[in-house]
Amino acid sequence: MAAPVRVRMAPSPTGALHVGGVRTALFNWLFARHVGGEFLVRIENTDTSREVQGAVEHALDSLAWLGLDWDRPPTFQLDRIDDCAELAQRLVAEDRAYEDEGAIRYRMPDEGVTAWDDVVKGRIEFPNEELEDLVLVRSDGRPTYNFASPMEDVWDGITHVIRGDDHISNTPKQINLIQAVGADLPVYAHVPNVLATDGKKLSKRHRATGVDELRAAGYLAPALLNFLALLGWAPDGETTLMSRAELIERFDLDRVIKSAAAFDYDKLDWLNGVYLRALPPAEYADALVEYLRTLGNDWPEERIREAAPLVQDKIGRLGEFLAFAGFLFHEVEPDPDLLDRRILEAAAAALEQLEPFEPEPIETALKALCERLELKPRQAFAPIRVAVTGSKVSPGLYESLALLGRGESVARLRRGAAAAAA
RNA sequence: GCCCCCAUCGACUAGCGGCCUAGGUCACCACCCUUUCAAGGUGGCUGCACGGGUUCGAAUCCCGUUGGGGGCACCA
Repeated sequence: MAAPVRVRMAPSPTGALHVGGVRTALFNWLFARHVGGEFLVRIENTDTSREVQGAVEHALDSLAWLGLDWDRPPTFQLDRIDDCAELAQRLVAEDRAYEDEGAIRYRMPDEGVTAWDDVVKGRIEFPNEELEDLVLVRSDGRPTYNFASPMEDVWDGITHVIRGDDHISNTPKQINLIQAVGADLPVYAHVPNVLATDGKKLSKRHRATGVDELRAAGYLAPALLNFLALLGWAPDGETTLMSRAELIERFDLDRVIKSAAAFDYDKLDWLNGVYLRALPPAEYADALVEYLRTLGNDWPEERIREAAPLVQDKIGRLGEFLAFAGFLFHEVEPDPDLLDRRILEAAAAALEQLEPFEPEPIETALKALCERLELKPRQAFAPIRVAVTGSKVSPGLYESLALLGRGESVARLRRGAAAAAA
């Protein structure tokens, strides 16, 4: 009977969780869930000098938000410092390793090749003469990554190592170490990296790359997951929309692409919009309220819920709500050049006594106004929109006016009339 | 410099020797719809990096070139 599948993601606590790292985590998680295996989280913190305060909590929070749940409490590489030291001593006793200026080095083979069959890249071979004697334990006693990582994989019973392909050149070193302790080799799957749209390595210079930033911009976790899954993997040539369940159902390591993929924000925006529009109105309002709260926004919840239907079909990211519907929550400062005294005064007069003050009667009244003024709707509505919303772009005009209320709407129209440049 | 990986439209990809005059999605362009912006509908533009092989036949296999990426740490 084959050992149960167990995979892990192993972030180092040196900063916020990056989309590239999350994509790799996602592949691990999808694979584990697909085959009914376990997904573990291990913090690789052997380099204490680079550790960033709060990075661990931050990373776990991002994973949790995405719904990438782990099956055991996260472990810390540094906790195995004694096990590593003990093992290193054993290797020295066996003369497979030796001391060197206080550090312990492993004797890598000088001849032949170290090879493995990578699930995504195919067979990879490294000439052993390229491998230099690896430092296992630093002179201060801390194990190095290339020693601790493969040993932990052995101790934790990791069956599949799914990681970025920047680790390919580490793999032969780790394979030799694992063989040195007589353990079985895991299956390796080196997935391609995620690049920026310009083909360069993704970094802070290119827009948001941290999961926290994407979340703050108003992307939905399921949309982000869907998008990330498609970066380097596709179930076929047609399917683009997949729920979490479908992703799990269809994910297959064998279909992971070999080449690097660029992170396309336009496509993410489109996909997020699809998810946003597909949400039932009540859930959409919930998501919006929740989003604004995590942002620290204190606009009244009831008002947000009332505004939600006006924007659902219009915005692709929840973050756009602030600019798009902000006029419902605060005063506006319209550009005088875009206002028109005659139209605004007429509009104020037409709406002043309107009863009930609802979208349909408002539409009827404004259309009648257009005829009286002998103007096309697009001409007459422009200054009205600007006066009321402060912008040339807004949710539907009738709905916006109705929600704003007669008093405030008329007041803004009058103020606009007074401020009009011409 | 040495080692390793990669190479289909601007982007993500389908394709695993004939079904490909290369399909889908995003972006882009045009038109339609329309109170703005979106959304939606219709149509369109654009691609197998290059050069050699192998084969009756190559985007698909092999070799080379070029280009991109990663590594060569007491970083991960």
